[in-house]
Amino acid sequence: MTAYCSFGNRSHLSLHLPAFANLTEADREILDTVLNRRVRVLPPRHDIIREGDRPGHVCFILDGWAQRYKQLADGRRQILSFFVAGDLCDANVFIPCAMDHSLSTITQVQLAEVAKPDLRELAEAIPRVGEALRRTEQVAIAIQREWTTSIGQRTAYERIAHLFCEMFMRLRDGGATQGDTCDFPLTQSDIADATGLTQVHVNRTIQEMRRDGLIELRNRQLTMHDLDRLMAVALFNPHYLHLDPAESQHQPV
Amino acid sequence: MTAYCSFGNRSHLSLHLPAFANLTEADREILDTVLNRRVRVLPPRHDIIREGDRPGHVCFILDGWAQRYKQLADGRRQILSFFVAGDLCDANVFIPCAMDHSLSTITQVQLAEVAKPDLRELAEAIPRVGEALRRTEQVAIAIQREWTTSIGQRTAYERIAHLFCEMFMRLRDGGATQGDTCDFPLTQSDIADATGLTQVHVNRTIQEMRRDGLIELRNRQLTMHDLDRLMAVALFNPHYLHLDPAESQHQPV
DNA sequence: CGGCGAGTTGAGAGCAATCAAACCTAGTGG
DNA sequence: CCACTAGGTTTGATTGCTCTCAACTCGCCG
Repeated sequence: MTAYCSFGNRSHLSLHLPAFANLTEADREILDTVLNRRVRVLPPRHDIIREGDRPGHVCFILDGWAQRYKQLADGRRQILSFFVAGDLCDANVFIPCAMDHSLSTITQVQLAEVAKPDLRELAEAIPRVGEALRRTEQVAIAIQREWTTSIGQRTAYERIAHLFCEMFMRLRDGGATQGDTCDFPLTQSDIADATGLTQVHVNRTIQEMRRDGLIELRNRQLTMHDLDRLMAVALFNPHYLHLDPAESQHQPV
Repeated sequence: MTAYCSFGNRSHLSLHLPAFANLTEADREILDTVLNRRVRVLPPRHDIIREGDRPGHVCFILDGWAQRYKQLADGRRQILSFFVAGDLCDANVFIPCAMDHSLSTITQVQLAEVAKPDLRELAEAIPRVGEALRRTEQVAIAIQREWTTSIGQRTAYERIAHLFCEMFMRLRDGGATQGDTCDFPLTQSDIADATGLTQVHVNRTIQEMRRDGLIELRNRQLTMHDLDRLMAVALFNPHYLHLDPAESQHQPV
């Protein structure tokens, strides 16, 4: 089920991580080396880490989509976040403790496993790497807060619109969009589990969104016909994603 | 509105922080000194930090209840977490960036403001303090995930029951319970904003919970008549709180 | 006494869930 | 080449949990 391999053509992976934008060439090469040490390819819908595990490594998503989810005792499932290329799953490098949730792939995923001690060393040796890790983690937390807000306060229509906006912005930031289109491999059931809705209601809501001329979603391809209007109806404020690389300087609130 | 003072009778504050349980006496005294450097008392329902701010310090709650919340453009409000004595608000010591949410008091709050550089130094000088900070932060994130799950998957009854369980366990861990009773200063509107329900529905749901003999909530006092049963109906799994001090060793899953 | 915050109650409406079935498409195997 | 299957999407009918709006109670305080 699992393949280990090394990809010569994936040099400068870290170039794709906006968080690492201001590393030197030399630093970037060290980082790439560490990331290439152990690369795996996992099939779709496959567990990466299960609740209760105590993984000794963290995972960088190199390609594909993955998810973090939590299951209640009676089977109800909540997706807590999605991971795409460039994302770090669980940057908790310092505190070893049992996972209180699970990670699994959505599509086929290519990921780099980095031993926690290695990453810790790296973070200490290259301060900018440590900073990048912490920033990545802060963004993940901010996203989690926004999801709580979304599920707690937004309507079904707004929630789904918000999810579309967030994923599109994140993908665009990682250079994974083509114009107003991007890959979007989630099923309507996935969207339902992420937004706290039922699959049937997600279906009807997306149809409505299509009729409103906001988006198109077919064959795992999402097209944003009117991003501005979608952001408006979603009450989407991109601030929480901290995408602006120069954010430390100015702040548009 | 704000009073600065020093409390001689609050020595060994850090004793109350389970996270700091395994510090030496000497370390604890240093920590106490830092925490006592700048102590404020804020009135109820008062902003501590507003969205957009770039605070140069973090806040330790010494006494009282506070909350983290987020407001949508149209005024809808989601409470993201509650803070009680011993909690650290926003342990983001390393990455300076604008707040994407706000903090405010619920009751009168006594808090210690610690300059981020000071805390950073302290964390580097005393490894255990750094570890405690990271652990505290990890718990906060785990709670956030659980809240997302709660709002997304649990019914109104289960959500409120879950909140009661969580706060009771956290308070008990901090030594702030008396038997099966604890202070519980949240109004029904607060509970509504935290659970994504309306105040009216919270009212009816709590009445039902009372009729079921599970809890009593009067005069800001919460009594758990049957904690086990409440945990069961809430599908409450305390694991995510990482309260077990020896958790690093064994794991009951 | 008046006003305010918090809690309670009632009636009605609506958003989203549930249950069930049909459809569609791609992949499989005979 | 075509049934057959499975996963995903769509549709319809119905139910119900939760919201909305509104009024009323109670205790407290200036």
